[in-house]
Amino acid sequence: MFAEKIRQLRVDKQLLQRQVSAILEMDNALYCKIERGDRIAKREQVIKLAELFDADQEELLKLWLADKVYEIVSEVDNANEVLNIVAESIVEYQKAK
Amino acid sequence: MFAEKIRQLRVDKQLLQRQVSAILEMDNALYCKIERGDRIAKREQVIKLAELFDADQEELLKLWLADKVYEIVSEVDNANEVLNIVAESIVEYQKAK
DNA sequence: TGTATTTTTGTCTAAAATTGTCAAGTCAAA
DNA sequence: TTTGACTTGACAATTTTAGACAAAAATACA
Repeated sequence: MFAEKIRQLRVDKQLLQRQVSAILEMDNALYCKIERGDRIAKREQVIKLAELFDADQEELLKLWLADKVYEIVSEVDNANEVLNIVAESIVEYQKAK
Repeated sequence: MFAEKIRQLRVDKQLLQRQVSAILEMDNALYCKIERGDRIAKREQVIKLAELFDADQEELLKLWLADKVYEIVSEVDNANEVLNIVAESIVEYQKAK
């Protein structure tokens, strides 16, 4: 999700991985892995990428978080139930405010 | 979520933390932290707890996973959108099967 | 009250997980 | 076949976490 998105953004901007990683001051190979979903970017890096690509930061962060959540729930077959529990507990929390 | 649940189960069984941690072969203090939500249990420990308390293993694992997901999405205010993204990507995946 | 027991907290270390680096690899285009 | 972009795997560095221990706080209860 996040991975495909940043690749798409990069290609749209006609930038090379080398250029992106230079700007973000990270190793070429590391950026490559992030773009392929082998590695998870740090929050800070996500923000920098959004800036660099003139993309919606919120949107990109959502994809990034979605990846992390997916990693947790994908191991189970009733993933949706887990998501529902979380959704409800968020509602609870907001009520409490 | 998970924390309150295991506390409730333990109290219902009229067991002391000391007794539970002895059976699970873990430090007293560590179990205390898990029961208070300061620490996250390992999957294996969740399973043992379910057995010890005669509780539904699946159900307990769901709560445990829900906690982990909650930790990730709670940092953002549009958490539900993130959950929706994940839910959809799970649907996608199941289609692909 | 005072004493015993249970629970909680803080801190430290070892282990595990993650991140980043480097060198060598593939592949496509020129 | 050389060049540049991308990819991969193995390793080192760093960060995070689990668990151990001691001591404090809370609770029970004679």
